[in-house]
Amino acid sequence: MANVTIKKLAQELNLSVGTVSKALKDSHEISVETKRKVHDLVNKLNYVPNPYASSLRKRKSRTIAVVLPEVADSFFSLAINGIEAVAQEKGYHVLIYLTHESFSKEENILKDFKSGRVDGILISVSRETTESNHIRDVQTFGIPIVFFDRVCEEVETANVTTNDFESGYVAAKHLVERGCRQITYLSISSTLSIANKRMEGYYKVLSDHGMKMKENGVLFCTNNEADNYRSIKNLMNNNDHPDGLIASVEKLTITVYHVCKDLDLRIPEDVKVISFSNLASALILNPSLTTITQPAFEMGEAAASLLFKALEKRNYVLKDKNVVVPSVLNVRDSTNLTGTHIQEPEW
Amino acid sequence: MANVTIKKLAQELNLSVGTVSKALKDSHEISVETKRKVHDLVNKLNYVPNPYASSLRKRKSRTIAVVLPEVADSFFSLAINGIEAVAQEKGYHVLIYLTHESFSKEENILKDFKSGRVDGILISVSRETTESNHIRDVQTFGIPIVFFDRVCEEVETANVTTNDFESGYVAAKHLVERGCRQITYLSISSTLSIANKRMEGYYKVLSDHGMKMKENGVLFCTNNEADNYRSIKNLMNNNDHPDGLIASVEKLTITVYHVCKDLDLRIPEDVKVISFSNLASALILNPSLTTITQPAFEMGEAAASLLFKALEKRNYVLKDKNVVVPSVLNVRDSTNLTGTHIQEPEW
DNA sequence: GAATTTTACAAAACCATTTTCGGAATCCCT
DNA sequence: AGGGATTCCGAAAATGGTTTTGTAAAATTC
Repeated sequence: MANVTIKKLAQELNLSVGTVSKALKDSHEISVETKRKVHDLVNKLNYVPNPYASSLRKRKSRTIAVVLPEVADSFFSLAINGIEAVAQEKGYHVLIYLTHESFSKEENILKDFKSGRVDGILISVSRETTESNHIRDVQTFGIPIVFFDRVCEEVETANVTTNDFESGYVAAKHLVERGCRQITYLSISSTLSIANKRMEGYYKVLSDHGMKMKENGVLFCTNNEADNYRSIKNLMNNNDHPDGLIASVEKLTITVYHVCKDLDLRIPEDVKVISFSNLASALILNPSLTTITQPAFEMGEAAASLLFKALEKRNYVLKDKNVVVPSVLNVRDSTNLTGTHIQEPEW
Repeated sequence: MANVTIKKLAQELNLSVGTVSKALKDSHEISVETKRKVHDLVNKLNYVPNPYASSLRKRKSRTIAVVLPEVADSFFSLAINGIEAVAQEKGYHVLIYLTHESFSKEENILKDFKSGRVDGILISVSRETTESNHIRDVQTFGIPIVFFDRVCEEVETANVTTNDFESGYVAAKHLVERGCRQITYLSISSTLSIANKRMEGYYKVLSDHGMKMKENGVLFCTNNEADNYRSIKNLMNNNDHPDGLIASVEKLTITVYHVCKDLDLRIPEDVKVISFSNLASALILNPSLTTITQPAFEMGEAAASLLFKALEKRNYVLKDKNVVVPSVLNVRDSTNLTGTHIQEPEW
């Protein structure tokens, strides 16, 4: 199939390329008659404009980048749906990049954006990201950036998060109310703001209730499942094990369930479990899982919407835009008071 | 931050733009001394070449498109990981598009690819897709296409699938061996090859065992959860309900569990359930779920690898490349013989 | 030492589109 | 009728690279 360009259209119609270009954009300086002829030929020859020529000339790519740690998590899956929905509606294209929780990969990916490949960036930083030069660097190129979920506070721009502190507080408080006296918070990172804010909420509950922080009050996990299994098993394989666990991220929940099964620990009788999770299957787990559910789709939508505002209105200031979409607590069997299984009509 | 272009580098160094361009590509006709000076300045000025200028001239975008129904499913989440891993290694960029199971959206998305925006396409067609003109159309533009999972057999190109027929056979056979005599296959589509092949496998088991096909041997579901809940409930709310269910897709499993809970049907005592699923949480469901697990990551990898072969070796023929990555049966409690719960050391 | 090749770079064409500028023809107004 | 505005379009520059062609000087060959 031969490439049909504006030039070919122009030759065929005995018009100049400029005229055809303007006709395609419905410019007022082109007669309706000419526009009609152009459009007829466009349909006949199946002409589709070359986006890269346009991008080059206009210095706009109508493309955004989404940078994620990975899509294994159901949170990011849902967020992608939200982002893509907005982008498709706005006629934008979405480039996706995965850092696999690696800082150097994140650096390399961001570096490329200085090229003008994308008009804007949505990013949820990697677990390893502790400094932000690579991000501020592309920012100086005038490319708007919106953080979602995992933000980087040193960078002055819009953040879309959920109420992490309050959620951590609610999670811990719920466990306390269900009788837990020795709670361990399973963190995924000592640097990620999201993990720390949730942890702060947990700390607040401890101090509010005059519970002193035990040495195993926080367990830092890694991105390696086998390692996490070992450390959680080590935590629980003890007569003095915690009676409440807060999984700060979905993945850890599955490991927790495995450990409990292997150690013959009953949930919720021996240990109550609450998880930050978007698992659709939380309700049909064994036992059903109490969750703090993040509004993943909405956060993706909100982040994309903010970004597009910055792209469409010049001089739109992202800096002080901070959208907080609240998470919700779903109480289920994994934190039930021993012996009293509720049957909620959740469906 | 001012845009630094090749022209700026050239001026600074008193060289021509062509020379700088060649120096950047390590051309043999440029002296080592000049190359060094160019690279020094590149680092100093933080120069990143404009990809669109390059794409325009070279007629290559180093970008591929991934077209998916949605990423709600854990299958597609894992597949994206596989695809992105290969693409990142090859230095390609990945545009992601969601059809949301809509044929017209799929058409619109595909149409844009005639523009040269992408060098190649990975696609898993929507549930509504019954004809393939829109796909063959972009194929005539010389853009290589690889189908994965949900293929379109009328289009002559590479397919990466799992052994759907055999898996359907294995699933049904497993239920028969566990004593099921009245099995219903929950389909997601009457046109999707993947759903039909699995169904064929199921049919084969029926005929092999001299079981005649009941009228409710197959239940066609939709993309609407509430509808599916009603129709599955209707199926099961009957003394003569099936004693075995095959969920052809992950999503339906959760609905099935809900229905059974609401109807007070016990799994596996009253009905055994097997699902095509990649849920990491299958093992900790209530009861744990017997699955046919598709090699999602590997399929994504394989599809991307095939596509890159076609992109890198010209005249590489995709047409007769058919990669079949086998699924595996994971037997768990949801299909257990009544009363004998196994404890598998799966971890 | 003349002819030839090689080296190392410059100049210019090219990719497909957008946009500015200008100009001829037509229309409007008095 | 003449001056100005409007309509409709062409020519050309510009976007930022890549690639082809051209060309001096240096190196090599005979």
